Amino acid sequence: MADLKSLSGDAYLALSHGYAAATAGLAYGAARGSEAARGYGAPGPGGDLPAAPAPHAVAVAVAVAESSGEQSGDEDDAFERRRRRRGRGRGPGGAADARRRPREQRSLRLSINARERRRMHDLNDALDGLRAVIPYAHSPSVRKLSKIATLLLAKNYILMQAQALDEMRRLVAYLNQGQGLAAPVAAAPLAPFGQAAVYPFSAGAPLPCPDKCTAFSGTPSALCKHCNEKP
DNA sequence: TAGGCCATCTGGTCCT
DNA sequence: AGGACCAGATGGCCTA
Repeated sequence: MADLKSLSGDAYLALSHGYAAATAGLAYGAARGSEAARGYGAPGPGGDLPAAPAPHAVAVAVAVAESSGEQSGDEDDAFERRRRRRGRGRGPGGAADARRRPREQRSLRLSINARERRRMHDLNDALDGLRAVIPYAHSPSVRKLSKIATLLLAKNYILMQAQALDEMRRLVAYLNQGQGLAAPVAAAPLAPFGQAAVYPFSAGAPLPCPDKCTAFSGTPSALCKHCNEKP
């Protein structure tokens, strides 16, 4: 996890241009090592939602179904037996202490537990919703994004979108400015897109795409497909 | 087998 | 008082 934490800051910011690469397991996978092979990345945006939950998810769903709701009376004991058999969630105090508690307190504890379970399920549902809208491989053969990976990828995606939007705004402003210089008279026809005299993408000697984009915005353009082409 | 990820329980704190 | 939120602890499942 330490490697992940080390990635969670500026390093992820630096990947904003390479979001597609991150989703393809290049950026993220490179830092995570074997995690890439486990399906945190892979084929790019698009694809389908997982058709079936992972086996682990099924097991968990069963466990949840067994333990959901508030138990009382004999159900409490059955619940405790199941819980001990699964060996899950014996925090400080543990089941032994719980058994010594008055029945009333135990009932209260169980209802608090159920509420906490519901809360965590809601949180997981929200995370599933987030996974559904961030572009990464959604297929049964690809393992679901972990919680931390989902959050980091979503953050990265937002940053990339914000950058693209900003770049688009600057492009529009630039085009408007160029139009004003080239056609001060209202009757003057608009120059065809990309042919304005001051438009760097076509003006003067042909520059290689990354250079043109860099001249315009300071960085290679995330909107320009040529900038994202592999050499 | 170790490490990563996860669900659950639990007690504490804060808010309404 | 009751609910929401949080963090620590625990143990199961899975993969390399």
